[in-house]
Amino acid sequence: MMTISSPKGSNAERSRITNRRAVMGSIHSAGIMGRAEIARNLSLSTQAVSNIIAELLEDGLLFENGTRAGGRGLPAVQYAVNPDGGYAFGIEVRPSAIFGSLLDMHGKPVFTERFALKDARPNAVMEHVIALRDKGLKAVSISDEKLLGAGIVMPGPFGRTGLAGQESDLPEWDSVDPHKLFEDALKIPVMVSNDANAAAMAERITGVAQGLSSYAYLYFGTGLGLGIVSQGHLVPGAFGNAGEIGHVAVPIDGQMRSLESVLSRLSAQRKLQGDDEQALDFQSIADLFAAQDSELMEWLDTASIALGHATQIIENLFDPQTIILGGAMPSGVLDYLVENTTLPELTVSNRSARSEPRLKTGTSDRLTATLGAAALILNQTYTPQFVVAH
Amino acid sequence: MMTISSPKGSNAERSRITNRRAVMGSIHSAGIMGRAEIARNLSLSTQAVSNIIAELLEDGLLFENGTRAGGRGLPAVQYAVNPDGGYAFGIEVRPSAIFGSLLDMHGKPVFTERFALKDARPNAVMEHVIALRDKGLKAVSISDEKLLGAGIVMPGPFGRTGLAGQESDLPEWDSVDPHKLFEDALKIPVMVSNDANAAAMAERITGVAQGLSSYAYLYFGTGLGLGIVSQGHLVPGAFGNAGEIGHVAVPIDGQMRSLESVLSRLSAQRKLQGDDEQALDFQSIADLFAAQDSELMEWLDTASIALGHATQIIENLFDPQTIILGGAMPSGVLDYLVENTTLPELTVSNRSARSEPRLKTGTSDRLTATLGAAALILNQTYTPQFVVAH
DNA sequence: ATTATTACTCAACTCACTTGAATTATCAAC
DNA sequence: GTTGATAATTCAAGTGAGTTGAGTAATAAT
Repeated sequence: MMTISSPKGSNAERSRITNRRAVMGSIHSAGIMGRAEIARNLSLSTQAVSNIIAELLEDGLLFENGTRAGGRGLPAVQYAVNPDGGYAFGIEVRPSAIFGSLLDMHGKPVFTERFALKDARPNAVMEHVIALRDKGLKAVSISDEKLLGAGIVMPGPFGRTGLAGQESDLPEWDSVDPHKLFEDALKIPVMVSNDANAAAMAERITGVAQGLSSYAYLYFGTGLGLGIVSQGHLVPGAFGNAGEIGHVAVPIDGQMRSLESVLSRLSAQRKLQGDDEQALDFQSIADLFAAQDSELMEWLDTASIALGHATQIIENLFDPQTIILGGAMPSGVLDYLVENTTLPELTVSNRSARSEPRLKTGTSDRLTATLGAAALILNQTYTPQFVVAH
Repeated sequence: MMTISSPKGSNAERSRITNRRAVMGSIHSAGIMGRAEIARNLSLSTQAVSNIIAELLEDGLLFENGTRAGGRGLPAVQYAVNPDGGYAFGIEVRPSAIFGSLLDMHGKPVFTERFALKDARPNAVMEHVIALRDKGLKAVSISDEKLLGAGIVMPGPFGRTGLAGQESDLPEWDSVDPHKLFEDALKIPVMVSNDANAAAMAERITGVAQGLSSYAYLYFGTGLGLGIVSQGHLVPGAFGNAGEIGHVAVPIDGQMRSLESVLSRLSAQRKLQGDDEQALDFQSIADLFAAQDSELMEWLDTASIALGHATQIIENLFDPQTIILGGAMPSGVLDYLVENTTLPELTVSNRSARSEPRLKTGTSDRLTATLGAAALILNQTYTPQFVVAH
């Protein structure tokens, strides 16, 4: 979904917003930085950066962090992001539960909570979301002016698509505009996205994608999603449904199967339990992996072949710096996949001069998407918005 | 390759550049437009737009185009893009020839030329490129101040990759930076890209992608390439090699084959002539298609199955508004593929409410990429640059 | 101690956009 | 026809935010 802003010209006010974000982004990614250094980095005058930093200090988003000599002249006063300067609210809506999180400016979770849902219709969800927000703010003693915005993760695909039976895991959400609904209810900036995109952003704010600008993120939820980041920005697709890689078919044992049917938590459950519908959770899989359970290892062999095919497709289509594996799958499993997957040779990424591995393990956590939801907002405060053409 | 600009803050001067491009872009896509209308479109004041338009008139990029009543108040003075206001130079470098083109501001080719290459090393190429430029400018009587920039299309993949034997169809280009080389030689802004990306941009400027912001373009060169446009901007990949879809494997008659081996001009040639190395050109294929040659029709059947698989992958990964087929393949063949391909059901694009078809024929021309090279430059003058993060 | 170097500030300046009032041309209503 | 509403445009003044250049301060190198 990912709000598509209409094209805008630039004026002084919008320039300042852009520059504030650019300054915050520079400091965030460097850790600490001096004014002159930032000015050079952004091709702005030091005076301009000085003014912006004064404003950001005033707003509590930055603080002074000593000086650094090292070179010749006057030692530069260093600045760092104040973790307590603002907070991002992340919400993940699933059919049977809502997850909420609050991240500080460093992307550190300061509050997380799960809320069982009996009624997943819009009004009921909205009520719980507001309750979650209030509870979170109270629990950590944050005043609501410090809330920068809310990121919402909802099950894609958005709108009615050809994925039969998957139009909407959430009842009565088909006809509403989630972005507007949440923004009206919460009265703060809102971004709506799917789990994989959100998780990809989380990795960019705090995880292994820091410093990367073009990468792909394979997200293990119940199924399998792909977050695509190009030049620091998500590739959302025309209708917000880019990255539905789970439905791509790959050859497994001579027949074409969807990636999701062999490379997802659900597929592992099926393999391990037959059609037993009882959910096999994160921890059970972790335990089985620790025990080197033979059925799980068999599943891993097949999954690894599928991952090889997925890698070939992703690399040839995106030429990313790296592909990150993460989500609700135990880290041992992710590591195993990264280590044991035979990488395809015929791709543009198979080059000798690489600074990043082709596959890499990211965050392993059941809450990856929930935290990612909040990361969407943090990313926004660290990244100048990009101009949407026509 | 696609020059990756370093992150920049915004100031008055850069705002003006952005706004000039936004104004040009609005008028270009609407055909004719009045000042107040543009101002609303871009969320700028009419006064600002007035000033910008005065400047653009001065520069000869726009002209007045009557007034439009229609509504109530004062009829708006309309403006249109002056086709003669500037020209874009497009160059396509292939191992055995260079193609040059000049496009006017409407994207209409006013000059095209082919130049056989005996020596494709950098210095020799550069010499011919300069000769081509001078010849073109002279042929159409254009002063060189009117040259807005040069777009260069070169065979990807860029840099050394794992695609054995394909590192570089061009001798001695491995170690040079084409962008710098061309910019130093031509002394105008330069953009370097691969054929598919360039062709995708051509379609956006003059072709069937006008008004689209997120789409994919399947380009038939010798092989098969994919241009990806997201929110009006190309997705170049980390090293400029995104879109190498030709190397993705799909199941054909029970075995995995690269898309390129069944869906490309080269594959058609192989089918039609065995291993006979004589080039089967555009026209011969058009003739065979007109005659409904049985071997060609057989090839088309296979190609169409491959296209179905490609569609499934592209749609699920990008969720584009549409997929355009174009390039150096006769239009009859393209149309046949569009009409006879069984579209995959399991994709996010298989939705009932669509304004665009899922597959669509684009420009069929041997020079698509050459014209696209120039379109890269036109696109730049019609689209505010996007902020590259970190 | 002196000098080069770099960071930073102050004050003046400039650019480009916004605002509000005045002007003009058209359509619609009487 | 005259009158009034409507919308585009311009003019002039105002404002926000960046740049520039001179001057000051703190450090390293000589």
